Amino acid sequence: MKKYLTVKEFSRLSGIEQTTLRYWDEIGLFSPVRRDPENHYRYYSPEQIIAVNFITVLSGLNVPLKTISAMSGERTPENILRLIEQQEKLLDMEMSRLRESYSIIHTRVEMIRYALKLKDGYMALDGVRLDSHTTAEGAIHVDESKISVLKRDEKAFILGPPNVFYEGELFYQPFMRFCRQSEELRINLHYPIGGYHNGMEDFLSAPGKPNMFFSFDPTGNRRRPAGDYLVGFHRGDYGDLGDLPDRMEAYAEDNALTVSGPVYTLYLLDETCVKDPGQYLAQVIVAVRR
Amino acid sequence: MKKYLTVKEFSRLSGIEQTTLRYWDEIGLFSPVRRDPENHYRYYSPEQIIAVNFITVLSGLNVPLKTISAMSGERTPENILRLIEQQEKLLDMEMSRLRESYSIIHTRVEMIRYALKLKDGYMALDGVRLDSHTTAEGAIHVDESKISVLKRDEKAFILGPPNVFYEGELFYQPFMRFCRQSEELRINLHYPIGGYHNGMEDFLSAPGKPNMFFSFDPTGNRRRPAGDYLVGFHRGDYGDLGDLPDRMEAYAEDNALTVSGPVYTLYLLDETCVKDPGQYLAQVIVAVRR
DNA sequence: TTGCTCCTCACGTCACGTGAGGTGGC
DNA sequence: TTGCTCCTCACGTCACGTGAGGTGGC
Repeated sequence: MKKYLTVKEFSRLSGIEQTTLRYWDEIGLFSPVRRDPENHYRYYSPEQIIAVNFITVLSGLNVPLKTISAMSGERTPENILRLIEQQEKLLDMEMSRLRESYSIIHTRVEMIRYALKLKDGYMALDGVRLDSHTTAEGAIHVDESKISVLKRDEKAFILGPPNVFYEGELFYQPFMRFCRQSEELRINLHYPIGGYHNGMEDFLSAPGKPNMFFSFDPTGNRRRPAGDYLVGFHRGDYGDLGDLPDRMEAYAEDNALTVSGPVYTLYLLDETCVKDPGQYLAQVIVAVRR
Repeated sequence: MKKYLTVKEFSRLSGIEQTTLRYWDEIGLFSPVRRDPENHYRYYSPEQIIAVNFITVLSGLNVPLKTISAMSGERTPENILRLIEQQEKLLDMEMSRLRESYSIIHTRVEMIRYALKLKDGYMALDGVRLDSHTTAEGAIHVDESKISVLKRDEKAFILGPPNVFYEGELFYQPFMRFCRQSEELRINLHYPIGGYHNGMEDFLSAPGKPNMFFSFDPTGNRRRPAGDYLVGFHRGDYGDLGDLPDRMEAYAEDNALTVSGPVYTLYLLDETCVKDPGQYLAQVIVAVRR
């Protein structure tokens, strides 16, 4: 016929840590029904578990304890309803924030995985290499050092405003302006960002000066169409593409390929995953007409 | 031709607070490329925004700064990949936790809304009151004080183990045992919990001693079928249903209704939303055969 | 008496935010 | 010189967690 529970007992019943129960008591959020006036022992009653459950649900929805506490004073169904409805909105925002972070990180994981596959060389069944290394099944060996023609799926992106390179400016001044404008342009900078040249001529004449920047935001309003692309890679610091432009041009010429449309430059590996800038890995792709 | 940015400038570019940048520097997470040896000014380079973006994404996924920091030492694509994949699992758990909290709170909101409607009396188009107050359109006036026959949708729930009331035990001892067992029984105590009587006879003979407890968990393995239910309400502390059992029985008899199946007792308003225990609102429902 | 539980008090944690007080650059 | 920016240092916040040191109950 136990009527009162000690902290330990109530803690076991409710699943709330003793220290948490003491803290809740201290801040006036949730107190035991009785306290021993002599030794200050806390005594809880079993039905208090209802209140505890409610607190943990609200707290689980990230309602600050102060808010829960404040509301306990004016505990009416209407107030509770208002509080919960407010919190539902915040929760919606939190959920979509998490979903977006998820999507961002997923995009990055894909890029890193791809880069790692390249390092070891991998077999692409869905591409063409016109010079060498094509197996009997038609699979081709793809690695960083080679140019290939590979199939790419459609991909959404957002395009920034045209870049202006003032006297002596390199890659970064326009990039900074792009970043600064990102908020008004509703561009999420957390997605992979790359350089966009209007065409192969622009790319060849100034590989480090893209006409615009783009962000691989899956909610973007532009599409890079599915199809065959000439694909090349280069390891080096931002803006340094080495002889990649020349190699790509030579490859196209040697194999009588016509490239058309924009040139996309994207860093698969950047300073977020490798220390040495000389090991950053850029991928350049441009559509080929069959 | 600006090469270096001050804290303020870099803060504006990256959207990260100056105080946060200083903190990141302090804990060794992210430091400016250069510091003035005399006045200790911090100087950032524009391309550092790439690293910042990566930090904010990881941090947005709730990765502790220490973990991000620790990984910067061994910054290889493989490590980053492993970290992200771990975090994706945690994130999945967080998302389903939030979804569940959402569902819990939604259930509660529904109950409170319903209770508030009852307080003012509302028109149910989908029910029967056999004694009075039926409008020409067939709508009936429902409030707390009256017994009605109302349509209810199917609802999922989980049933706890049979209650045992030892010598002199009331409502709470079995309830405590139910709570304590909840973990092994995989019962989520945060959903509304109510009493379940096997039938009307059990309910009439001991309204305060349900045969089992149930939880209105939407993922539950049991169903309360859709159909017509005899519905009554009573205001009072837990376990006190006043004359409601008798009133329900009398109503059924007067109107030649046969009730069958389990009796569900649920508190629409409990100590989480009203202060005075005398104002807790219980709803009792039991299926009627047409 | 022993071992367990309870108490309070103080300090630590995490990722900053907020002044306080002082210096440096245009 | 003025006003702005930069710096460090210290303390506050939130929801606890972790001992430290002491008392109480069976």
